[in-house]
Amino acid sequence: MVREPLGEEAAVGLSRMFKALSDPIRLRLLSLIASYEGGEACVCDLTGPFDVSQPTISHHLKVLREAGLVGSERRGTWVYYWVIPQALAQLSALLQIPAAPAKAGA
Amino acid sequence: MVREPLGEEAAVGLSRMFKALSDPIRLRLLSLIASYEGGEACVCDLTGPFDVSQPTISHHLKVLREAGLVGSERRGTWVYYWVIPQALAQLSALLQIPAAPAKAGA
DNA sequence: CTTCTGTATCGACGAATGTCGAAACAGCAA
DNA sequence: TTGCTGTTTCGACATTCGTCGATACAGAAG
Repeated sequence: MVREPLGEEAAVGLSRMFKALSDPIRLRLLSLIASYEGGEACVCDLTGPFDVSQPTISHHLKVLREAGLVGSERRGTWVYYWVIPQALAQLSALLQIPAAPAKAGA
Repeated sequence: MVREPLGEEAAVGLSRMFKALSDPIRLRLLSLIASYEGGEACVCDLTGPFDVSQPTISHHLKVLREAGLVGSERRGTWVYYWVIPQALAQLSALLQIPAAPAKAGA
């Protein structure tokens, strides 16, 4: 982020992940999944805490999944979601700014 | 993010910042500003690298500013923008996930 | 088979977003 | 003053997004 100006392709990919985080419900969904024991949660646990309909939650989970932030698997009747740590780590590292800001010129 | 499920208010505030990062041009703008010497850049330096019009760049800068990710100041003829490190640090910390994921239950 | 529950997809709607050209504003220089 | 350059704001437009109800799909149980 700071060391060099971030190419166009990279920016497109990263912005897709950030876009997945740009909704309050998706942010809370991600946090809810991450905070569950074992790092995964059943969809049935994720619909209760929100004021929106079940299809809407399903839609948000799909957005998170297509952004590569979570994975999912059906086990019998229920579908489980888990966080993909590498994806979050990539974004976290990108936002890490040294205290003394700059280095490279234009 | 992992330790407890992230309240509704907090999620709204954080999602606003992530939304500002959800566009490739804004991501590159931020990176471009951060990578400039002194950590700040003139708008005149920021319009060249992009294929969009200058008003569009101005609009994206406004979005970044209103999200609290950058600050700006007019100095004579030119307007300068700089990154606000605390804002990025907050997001970066939120995305920091321990290697062994979970702890808290539902 | 049928039925029931959990989850995903579909189609539609209003609201928000990214983009542009045109116009307005800010500061400097004649 | 007038003019010039850098930047922002204003309308307008097509596209995308979040949401819903209705429907379809998946698996387990009668």
